[in-house]
Amino acid sequence: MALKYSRQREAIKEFMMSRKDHPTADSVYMHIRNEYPNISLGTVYRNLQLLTELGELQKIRVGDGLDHFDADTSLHYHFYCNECGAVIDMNMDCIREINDIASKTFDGIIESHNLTFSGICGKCIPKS
Amino acid sequence: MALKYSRQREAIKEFMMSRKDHPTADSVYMHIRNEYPNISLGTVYRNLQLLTELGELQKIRVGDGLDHFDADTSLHYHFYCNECGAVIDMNMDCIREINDIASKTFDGIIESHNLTFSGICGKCIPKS
DNA sequence: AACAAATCAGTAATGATTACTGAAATTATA
DNA sequence: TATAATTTCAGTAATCATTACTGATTTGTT
Repeated sequence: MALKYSRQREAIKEFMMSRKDHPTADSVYMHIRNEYPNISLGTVYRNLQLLTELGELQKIRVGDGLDHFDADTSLHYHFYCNECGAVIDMNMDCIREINDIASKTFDGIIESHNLTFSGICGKCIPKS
Repeated sequence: MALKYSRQREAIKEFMMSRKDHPTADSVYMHIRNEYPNISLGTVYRNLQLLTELGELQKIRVGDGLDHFDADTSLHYHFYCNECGAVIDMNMDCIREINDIASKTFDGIIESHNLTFSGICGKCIPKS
C-alpha cells in the first residue's frame, strides 16, 4: 500500500515543475521520452493522476477537451488561446469572495470555482 | 449550401428549449428516441453542433469531460455538482467588467470568460 | 539474498465524438 | 406535379483521449 519510489514518476514531477505551459499527458509523454525512450503513455497518465491525488499537481480543464496539468497548485486563473491552444497563467488576483457571493443566490454548497478566459494570445495577434 | 428543414433537427431544438438541465448529446439521444425511435446518435451530435454554430445553442464545459448544451445562449454561469453531476444555472449577475480587469495584466485579446462553480447541490446535501 | 508489494511497459478496452456511405427527405425547377 | 439537385439521414466505422489489464521488473523490508 505504501508509495514506492519510481524514477519515471520523479522524471514526470521534475518535468512538470520546470514547465509553466500546462502540458497535457501526451505532451509530457513526448518530452519524457527523450530521457526514458521506452516509458509508456499509461505510466504518464497513471503518475499524473497519482501526483494530482497527492496534491502535487492540479488538473486543469480549459474547454479544449484535453486534461492539462499544472505544478502550481495555488488558486489562479488561466487563459486559453483559441488560435494556438496555449494555456497561459493569468496574473490577476483571484476573487476569493466570489464563492460567498454566489452562495447567496444558490441552494447548495459551493466549494470552488473555476474562471477561464479565452481569446487570442500575444503571440497570435500578429498572425490574425 | 442552403439549410434544409429536418424534423429531427426541429425535435432536437424543441427538446433543448424545453430543458433547463443542460443535457449531453447522449441524453438528448435517449429522449428524442421516444419520439423518433430510429434516430441516429450521429444525427444528434451533428445537429447539436450545427445549432451551436447557428447560435441557437451554446456548448458548455463544466469539467466533467462531457459536452453539455444549453438553449439559453445568454452569458450566465453554471454550477457542477460533484455528487450527482447535475449542471445548474446560477442566478448571480455576470461580472461583465472582468474581461477588462483581466486585460490590464494580460498580453493578448480577451474575448470571453467562463466561470463555473462546483460543490454539492441542494438535492445532494441530505445524502452527504 | 529473498520475499512481498508497488510499478512498469506494452497492449487491449472503453467512452465520447467525428467521419463515411448509400438511402431517404427536402427544396428548387421545369 | 414530376424531376433533378442537394441536404440530411441512419447505420456503421474510425478516431482520439483516457483507463484498465497482464505478466515482467523495481523497490523496500526482513
